[in-house]
Amino acid sequence: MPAEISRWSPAAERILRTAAQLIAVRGFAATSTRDIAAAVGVQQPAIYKHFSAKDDILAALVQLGLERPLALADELAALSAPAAVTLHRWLRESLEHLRDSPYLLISILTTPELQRTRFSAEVDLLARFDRVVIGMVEAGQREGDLRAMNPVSAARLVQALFDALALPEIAVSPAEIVEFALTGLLSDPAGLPEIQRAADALVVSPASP
Amino acid sequence: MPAEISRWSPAAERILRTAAQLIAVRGFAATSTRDIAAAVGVQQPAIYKHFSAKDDILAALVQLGLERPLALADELAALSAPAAVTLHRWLRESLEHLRDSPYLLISILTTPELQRTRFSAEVDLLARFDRVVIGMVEAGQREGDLRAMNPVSAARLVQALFDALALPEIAVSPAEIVEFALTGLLSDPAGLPEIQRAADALVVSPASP
DNA sequence: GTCTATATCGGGATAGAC
DNA sequence: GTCTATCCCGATATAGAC
Repeated sequence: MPAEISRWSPAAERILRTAAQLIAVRGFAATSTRDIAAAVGVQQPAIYKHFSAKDDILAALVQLGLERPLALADELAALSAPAAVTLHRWLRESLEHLRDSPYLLISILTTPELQRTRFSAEVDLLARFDRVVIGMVEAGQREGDLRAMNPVSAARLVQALFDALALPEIAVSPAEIVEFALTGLLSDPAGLPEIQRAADALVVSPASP
Repeated sequence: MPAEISRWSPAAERILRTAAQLIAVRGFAATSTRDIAAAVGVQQPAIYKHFSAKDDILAALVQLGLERPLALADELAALSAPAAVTLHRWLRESLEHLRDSPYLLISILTTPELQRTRFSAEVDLLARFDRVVIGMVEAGQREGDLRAMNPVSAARLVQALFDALALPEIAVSPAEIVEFALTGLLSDPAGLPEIQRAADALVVSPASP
């Protein structure tokens, strides 16, 4: 399942980028379709030629944010590298994906509006995301590289760190987040440099343009 | 500045508790005053006898969430214990405060709606909260207990971990969060048990009923 | 595919009786 | 201090011309 940016027309993409910026600051409910249209430079009904409902914009943003990390997890799992190494690489690339996507911020992926039934498909994606992290932590613990702790708690803590990327200024870099996360997870934090080298050496398909 | 729950009438307190539950799940904008009133068991205008605007409810919740941690930070600063010890105690009690307050969840304290100018006083409280964490990290680094890293990044990472307390199920305990945070911050994670004992031994005024 | 005009609805807030 | 009734506004979404 590729599912990349190119599936959107240039006009739809401009709407998505603009909407994401506004939503990240004000929240989804507080961002009106008029706000989005004004920021794009069109009248409000023009939005509806590209998205048949405001909710569809949020759904598209969540999908754009999660599909790359989920696909990357599948790819990394096939490499059968140590789980701690896989986790390191996956974290770094997932964080970079969110940082570099001008229309994506973690706050959008975790906004409470997603609880509504309209967004059950997107909640499913978030659940898959959760399982990916839990699975990597469990594997790393079995292999002995990650210290013993509740793997569900560990996965929650790692995911919570994604929020450090958030607005206003993106002060925390992906590298800092990965370092902090793995320092908290590893049985022997002194082994981090070696794990990082191995993670950087893994070969996966490149991120989309 | 005590500023405790008792400043609210029982009816107002029921509104706050109910509103917080709904807001935590659906978000502030998606929670109507009718929703809150229905959950409380009254008609919608009855809310306005206790709060003159819906925004006042959110402001009250933010204040209830932050005042205890801010007051505790002042108290701990006066003890002149090592900063790593102070940070440990402050983190644990602040997390427990949020966990135990039935109407408080970190997602409410970080909702994007707070960006509106109406909530500048509450944003100021959040900024003080931020400075408290940064200050403790910087002091701990000067004293050598915390490892060298950008203190602003470190503070962001620690605050991001607060989100691990969030809904749906509160799977991550304050103790787990504190352990993870300090493991990531300490120069020598092996010293954590000793710091924890010292933190537990600090004497501060008890949390409110 | 963008415009103007507009239908429709839900939500915040107020008035005034009890 | 809670009720019913209501005002008013802003927001989503649609209709139809260009």
